[in-house]
Amino acid sequence: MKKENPFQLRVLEIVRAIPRGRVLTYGQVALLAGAPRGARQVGRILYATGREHRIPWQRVINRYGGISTYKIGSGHEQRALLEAEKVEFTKDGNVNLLKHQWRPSPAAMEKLELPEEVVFMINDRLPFSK
DNA sequence: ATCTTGACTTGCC
DNA sequence: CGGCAAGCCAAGA
Repeated sequence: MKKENPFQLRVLEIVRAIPRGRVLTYGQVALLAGAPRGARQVGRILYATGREHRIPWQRVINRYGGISTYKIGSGHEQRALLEAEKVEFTKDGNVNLLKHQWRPSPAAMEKLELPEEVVFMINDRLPFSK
């Protein structure tokens, strides 16, 4: 990516902060980055810059706890990377978000300057499950 | 300037 | 639940 705008940098910063064995959805990353409807942008940003910034791009999945990267050919790699850090998958290939979703600690919130309300939102709204 | 295209999400049947 | 349409919005053409 040629020019990196503030939103992109912010997204990368947040994804980089996701600990091993934890995941976040595209929508949650967008929310934490200050763009409530920016889920698609998050995906696009990771597609464009994820691999070159030493970013744990595998820790970002979709709203259903599923892998969205099969369509671009990185699906199996993503799942393998997650399993290598002990993230469990259900029989139908999904991650239990209640169990594996990252909930930023107070220290992380301060370090990333995350507003309390948005963290409250991702911590409190129960993940969609089918 | 306009149109198309998605690593998405939500809501309505 | 499951499927599908509509919303979303920045990039690329």
